[in-house]
Amino acid sequence: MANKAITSRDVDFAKWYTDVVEASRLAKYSSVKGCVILEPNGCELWDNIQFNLDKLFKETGHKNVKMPMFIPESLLEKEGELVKGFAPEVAWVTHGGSKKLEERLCVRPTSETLFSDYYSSVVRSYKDLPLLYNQWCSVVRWEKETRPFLRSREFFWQEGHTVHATSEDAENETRRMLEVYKKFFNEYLAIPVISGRKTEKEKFAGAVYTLTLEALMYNGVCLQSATSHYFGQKFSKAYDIKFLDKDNSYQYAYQTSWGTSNRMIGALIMVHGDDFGLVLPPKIAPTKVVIIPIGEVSEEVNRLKNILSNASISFIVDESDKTPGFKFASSEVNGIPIRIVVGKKDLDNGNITIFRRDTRENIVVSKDIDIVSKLNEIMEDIQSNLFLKAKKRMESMTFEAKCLSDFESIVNNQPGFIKASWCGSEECEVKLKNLTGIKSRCILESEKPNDTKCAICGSDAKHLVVWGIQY
RNA sequence: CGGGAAGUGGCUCAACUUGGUAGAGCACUCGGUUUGGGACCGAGUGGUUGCAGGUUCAAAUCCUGUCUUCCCGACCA
Repeated sequence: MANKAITSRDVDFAKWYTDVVEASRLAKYSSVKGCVILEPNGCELWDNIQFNLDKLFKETGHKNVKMPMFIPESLLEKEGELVKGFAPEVAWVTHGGSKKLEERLCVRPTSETLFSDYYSSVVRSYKDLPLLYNQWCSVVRWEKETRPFLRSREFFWQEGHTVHATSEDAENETRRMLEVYKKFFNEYLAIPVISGRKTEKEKFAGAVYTLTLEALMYNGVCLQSATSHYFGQKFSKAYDIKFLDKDNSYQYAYQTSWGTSNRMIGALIMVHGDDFGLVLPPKIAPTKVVIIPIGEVSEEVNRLKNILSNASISFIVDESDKTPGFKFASSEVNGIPIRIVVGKKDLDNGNITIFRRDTRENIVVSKDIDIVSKLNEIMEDIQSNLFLKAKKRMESMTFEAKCLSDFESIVNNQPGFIKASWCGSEECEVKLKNLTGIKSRCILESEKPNDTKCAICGSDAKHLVVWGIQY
């Protein structure tokens, strides 16, 4: 179960990452290239993420649906830009049983086409709108290079798809859902993010514009963490989603889509994890507390079990025949926020020991204190501590570039978020990427350029852009 | 898809250069002793060496092909 050798994250970050994935038993490579098996630890974590994020969707009036996993080729092709964007990485089904299909089916890489086709058949009147639907599913993209949780051929995600009567409503939805994601990242995953708009080059194929959340990993590499797209009428015109408006005229509807994936698990690992393994924020950890008994202490363990059960704090008791040291290490590699050690040594003094995973501190307390409020207090502290630590690091890794050589020296020294003014031309993006590997992350809409000139070409600046190296 | 590295019990590796019928540590099982930071002693289980083909009396070892994984690029959530 537990693994002694997790590579230090400062020695080899990529190796550390895969070591943590394996040692914490989140996922295991399967016999299908690019597809991992979510083991119980990983599945519980994903279920818990899903449960909490879904609650936020419900609170904002969304309903869940399940679409088919196959898309007929002709349906996929109706919207040209989307096809162009996804065609190279689509998996095709050509046979049903031994029979060759008359029209091949693509395994969904994303479901705009299916939703749009469906919407065209159900939207009749402005009174039907808006339709605010979401689905939790897996999608397939035939990636060439794969890494657990960050890039796999099949991945789990959610995709919201909405239809609105006016552009204003749809644009509000696009922004609103980005805020929902932001709340989830900040308050549940304890991951700080920057938000902004994707450049034309980086936006979703088929979108009018794409809003994005970008998170910064421990090693300074950026991770696109959630996106929210405004489609205008692009899909409604391609898929004929029309409704009869108040004035008895036909109008094409306005649409959005928004999504985030099991990449969030990768982000949790790379933002909070350390050389001892995973570190999970209490709000998202499936198991909040592990109780480790040492010696014959079943009376006290039973007492604690009752207290935690009554308080609905999810916990496990490690009653395996391993040594205490082994249990300590394995509870840490799994990222369990709190551990309670119950042993004779403490009990003789009327105490138990509480250990918090984030700071790795042992806190000896009397067993007679109000244990539930103590645990809740510590969990809240861990939650905010993780966020603040990550935020501080993000701030310390946010740099400014005024010219091309600034970019180069930043990336060679310590990569991170790089703020720089940009003229708005795609040539500059391409040039920067070819020279340094840096890509635009997002345009900061609320901030003015930090320089009047584009840091890449020197002509007049239009936007302040965050740049970085991405996963 | 280009460039590099590697595939030998569950894991890490040895044997390969010089072909002769696979070995260690960890893990696992059983018994015992232990228990406050990844325990100890003893006895066991487990491999047609990624797969396919070729050379040979004989292949983990040599040759060809193929698949997979990892790293670096290109592409992407």
